[in-house]
Amino acid sequence: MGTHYKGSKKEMRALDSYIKLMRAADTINSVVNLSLSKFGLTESQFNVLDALYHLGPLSQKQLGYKLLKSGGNITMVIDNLEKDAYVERRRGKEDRRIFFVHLTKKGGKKLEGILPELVIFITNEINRISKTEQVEFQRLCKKIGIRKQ
Amino acid sequence: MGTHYKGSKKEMRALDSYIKLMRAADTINSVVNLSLSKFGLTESQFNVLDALYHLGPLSQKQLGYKLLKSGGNITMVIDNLEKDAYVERRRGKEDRRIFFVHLTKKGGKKLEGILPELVIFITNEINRISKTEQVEFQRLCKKIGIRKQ
DNA sequence: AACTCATAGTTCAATCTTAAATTATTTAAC
DNA sequence: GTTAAATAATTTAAGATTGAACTATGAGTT
Repeated sequence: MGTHYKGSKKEMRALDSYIKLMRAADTINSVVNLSLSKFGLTESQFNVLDALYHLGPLSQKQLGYKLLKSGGNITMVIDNLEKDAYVERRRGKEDRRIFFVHLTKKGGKKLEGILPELVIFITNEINRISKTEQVEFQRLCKKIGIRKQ
Repeated sequence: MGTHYKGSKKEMRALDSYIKLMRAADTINSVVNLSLSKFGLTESQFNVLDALYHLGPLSQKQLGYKLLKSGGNITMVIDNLEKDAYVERRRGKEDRRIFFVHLTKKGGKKLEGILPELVIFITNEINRISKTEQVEFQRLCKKIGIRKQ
């Protein structure tokens, strides 16, 4: 959004905060995406692998909720990960509507090969602000980023 | 990215900042996108109209640079906006490789119908933090969100 | 003028993303 | 037990997004 909108002072300030927030997010995302693409993964694929790695097998429904993505989207991302044998679907035994998505050994190794570099890159970007500043930054982001429902 | 990564304290803090930053951006984006979809525009389409509204006619190259999008993407977004007669392409007279994208009257009116509501929504979200907090928030976001070349 | 190199935009293939319609399965009501 | 409603996942259509290959145009060299 352009910075030339003529509104109240309150609105102008809010818009300015919004633009700077988006620019900060874009900056880090571009670094993350560049790194991931070198490893042949998209951001979505990485997020799925990462969620399974840290949380264990999840249903597609649960994945969609965790990652804030639609059901149709999850279906496709899992399809692509399954093609590469990074994950596999296992049908629920009690409830056969559910597919639990499991990280394969290959998927786990893949993630472990990526995480260290990614953490370094993210740390480099974020560390443009000091430890003390990060405490405050996190507090403010937390106030803005409240999960709806 | 999950919060369970075992790294140094410095890395853990940076990851935490990163996650909270992304969550804040996602929260506001979902509000913005919901509002835009009611008006029948995508975020990309809105961003193009907004840029043209505030900056005047731009070449597709310039639009891509401003919005951090690839050439191929701009071609498609402009195609769709042109179908709806919100913008039009005008070939450069001196340099016939260039297409300047102009906002039509219809496109201008469209944007003017959307902006006020969008500003209110964004202001509502951002105003979860106070005026003083926003000053600090902007300063920190600015440190993180530096435009790469 | 012919050749080369650079630039602006388009096209293509792959993936992402959503919302809406559809299918399969489970649960609840009768 | 059969029917109806709810839920999990898939499919589909439209648009977003990228990088790479391609086309057209312009600029510089000889």
